[in-house]
Amino acid sequence: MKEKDLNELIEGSNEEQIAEKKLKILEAAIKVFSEKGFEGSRTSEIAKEAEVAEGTIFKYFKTKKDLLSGLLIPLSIKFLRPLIMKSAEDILKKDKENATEEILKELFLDRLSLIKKNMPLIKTVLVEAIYHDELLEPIKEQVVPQVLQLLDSYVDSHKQNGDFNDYNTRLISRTMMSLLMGYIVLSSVFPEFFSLNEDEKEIESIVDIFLNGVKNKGEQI
Amino acid sequence: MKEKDLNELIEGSNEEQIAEKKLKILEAAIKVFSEKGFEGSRTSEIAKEAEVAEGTIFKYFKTKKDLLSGLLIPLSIKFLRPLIMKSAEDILKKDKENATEEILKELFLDRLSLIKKNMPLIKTVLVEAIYHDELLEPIKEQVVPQVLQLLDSYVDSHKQNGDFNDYNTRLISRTMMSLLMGYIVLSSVFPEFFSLNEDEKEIESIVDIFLNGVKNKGEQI
Amino acid sequence: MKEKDLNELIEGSNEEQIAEKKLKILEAAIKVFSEKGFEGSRTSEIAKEAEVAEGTIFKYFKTKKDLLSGLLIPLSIKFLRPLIMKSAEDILKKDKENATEEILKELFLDRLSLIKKNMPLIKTVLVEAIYHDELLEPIKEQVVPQVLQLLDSYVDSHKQNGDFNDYNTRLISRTMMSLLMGYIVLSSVFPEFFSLNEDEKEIESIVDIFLNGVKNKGEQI
Amino acid sequence: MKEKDLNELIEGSNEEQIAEKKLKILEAAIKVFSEKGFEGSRTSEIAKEAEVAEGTIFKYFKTKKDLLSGLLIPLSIKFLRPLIMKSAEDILKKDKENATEEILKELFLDRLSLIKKNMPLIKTVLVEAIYHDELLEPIKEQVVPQVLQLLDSYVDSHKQNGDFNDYNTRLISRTMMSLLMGYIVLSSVFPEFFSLNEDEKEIESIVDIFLNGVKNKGEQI
DNA sequence: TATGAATGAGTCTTCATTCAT
DNA sequence: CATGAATGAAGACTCATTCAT
Repeated sequence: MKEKDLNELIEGSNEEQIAEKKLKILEAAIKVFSEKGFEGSRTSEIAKEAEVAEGTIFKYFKTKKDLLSGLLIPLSIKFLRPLIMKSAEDILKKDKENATEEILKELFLDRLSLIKKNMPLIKTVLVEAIYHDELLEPIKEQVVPQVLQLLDSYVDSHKQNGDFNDYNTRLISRTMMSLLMGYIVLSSVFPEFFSLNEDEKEIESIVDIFLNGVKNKGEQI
Repeated sequence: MKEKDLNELIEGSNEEQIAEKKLKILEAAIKVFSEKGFEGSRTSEIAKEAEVAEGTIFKYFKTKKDLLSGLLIPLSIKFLRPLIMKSAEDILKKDKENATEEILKELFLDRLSLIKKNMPLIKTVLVEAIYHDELLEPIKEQVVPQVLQLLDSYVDSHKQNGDFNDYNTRLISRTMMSLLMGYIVLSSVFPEFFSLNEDEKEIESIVDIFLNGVKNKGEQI
Repeated sequence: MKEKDLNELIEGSNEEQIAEKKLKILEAAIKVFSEKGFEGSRTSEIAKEAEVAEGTIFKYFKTKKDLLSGLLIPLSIKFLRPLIMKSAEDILKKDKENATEEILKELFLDRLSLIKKNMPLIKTVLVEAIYHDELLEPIKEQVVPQVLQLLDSYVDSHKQNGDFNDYNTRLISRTMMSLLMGYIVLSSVFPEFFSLNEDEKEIESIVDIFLNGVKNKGEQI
Repeated sequence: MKEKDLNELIEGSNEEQIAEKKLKILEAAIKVFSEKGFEGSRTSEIAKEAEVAEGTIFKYFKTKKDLLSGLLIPLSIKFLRPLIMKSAEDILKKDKENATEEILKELFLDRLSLIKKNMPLIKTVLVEAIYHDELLEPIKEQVVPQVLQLLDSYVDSHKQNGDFNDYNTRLISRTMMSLLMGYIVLSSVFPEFFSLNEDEKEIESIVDIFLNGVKNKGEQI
């Protein structure tokens, strides 16, 4: 019941609504794929995880491969949509009132929690995209442009009002992505080496370096 | 013969010496694993690539999984060793003579070419480490510490001579790694979005931002 | 309604009455079985062909196998009954009035059209009888005796009035069956080799050879 | 050893030689297919029958379907080749010395024993050809023309020397095939109805009717 | 030592059959 | 009665691994 309502709420229409069981199977697939990889996963395990019979999977997805491609839909629903909808407004609005540091920190923290919340899904799709070109295409056509549109426009507006130096816009956007991705990957894969503080402090430091660099300017006076 | 001698030379000891055929198999494994992933690879294909019979693989490696673990040895030979040997001296030596920008650019470019040259190996080991904890361990014990020792000492010396601000050393090292990794990953996976210039110029920009940040200080007025 | 009445009329009793839907399913089964063979047929396809839900099939037939056995009933209704009813009287009646050639031609043509009209049903039952003994039994008990009774009695009467040589009756009946079956099978499976003329002319030739043989008696001189 | 020699003998060359194990699998397939039909057969059963592992089947035949197509080769080797080689000479040679009755009887008996010896193979290929067009094609292109060439030429020569009436050659050939096929099918499927005598006597009767017809001519005098 | 034919456990996938609605 | 979603047993096929040569 609750699940259904939630689903409708997110979707806003019955058209796109995904059958309850189909959703359960996809969620199980995300879990298992993210733990074992696509080729290392067994449809039998996905079925058990989804609490359906193995045959049921193939009622909804013609092949195991289709299960993987099917993850692209939840990816855009669960990750991409909130990414765009919330940010477009929020960031630009607050932008004028607060200091750049604050805005960036909030932006990074927000993205961080969004990514962490959808980690298994994102991880699976990205890793498998390495080996399955069909997955990479939609990412190139949907995900990356969406993210870049957001970042680029943010960067551009700051270049225009003189906050940012006149670097290539895309270079700045890429730097932001690198810093966030790098932090996430390194601190989660090698926490003993790279998890220095709680997320908030870390993000603050990252933003600081991003804005001011590591070079000591003070002594030049 | 020649191969063997070379091998011995590199190794410096007979103990670690890898049989000619074993090496060929490992190289084939790197190629195939990097293209299809570990689970997606077939020992038959590796055998064909290595120009040996399928059975021969199992003379050198008890199981397919052992092939993967076996990659850790070439990883340290082909990637790690040059990483340390060359850099430790060179960089620190030149450090005093040249400007920080130059040194960093050279360091980044050097690492970049080293990584690119060993991409299939690195890619395979890192991706598979996600799913096979046995792989992650040696990386945590060998690779990361080696890399960090190099970076940290570099960063520390610059903090001491006042070139770098007083950020946490590891934070700076992580930032360097993030920027380089981010560049490599993004520009190779999504070249149409992130390959802005040839490597040298890109690295220059990255170093510039790393040192000075993107914020316009107004001091230029 | 109309269908039901007709059905009752044909059957002459309620006992044997076949439900409308059951009939539709059986007809669909005949079609699909005759195209793909029993094992090669899918209950899902039969259901679609019969325009019922897949589950409905199993309301009328406990198993798929029962569907095949169920075909024996239409076989006797659609093929056997007309075979006997019409022929028994007609042929023997006309027998005295017309030349043997004419009678045989008519008989063969009649059987030919009856077989052709029920080809899918006959083909299915006969082919599957090869692999399912349960099907062969009713054929041995019902179909063959019926056909033989008709043929044998025809042959016997001709032997008695001196038209036919004194071959074993069953041998003559078998020859008639062989000639008709052979023509049907060969000309339908390999039309490019064996379809020489329209059916009527073919049957005429067959009857001619059946009666006179291929040997040149020299009497024509 | 013996098997191998025999094989070589039959083939006459190493080129066409079929691997011992491949032959064993094909023979098992013939047996199982002829008992259960193609779709009703299990590769596991064929493997057990052939005394090989299930996987071995797929080393020699990519798919189960290929096993069926593979039967066409033994068909031509075991059935077709002897059919042609022996007959072409033998029959035409003896033809001049003996009475037509004798020749035909011998021919029919010879074909009969050849067919009976290869019954499972012939049965399988013919029955499955109904549902698999790929099988029918080679039969139309190889088998039927070969058989017809033999029969037609026999018939033609008898028409020319005045032994046979001037029926269409193909009609006579078809009649011969119908009579033989009809006898084989009817007497083996329904022996209780159609197995009147031992084969030799049966064939004699069939030849007699084929040549002279069933009509009583004597009384016309 | 190296081979590659053979193995058979394990996989994805199908499909007859069931059963809650 | 009729439905069709769900089931899960069973099938074709794959592939790491073995072993006689």
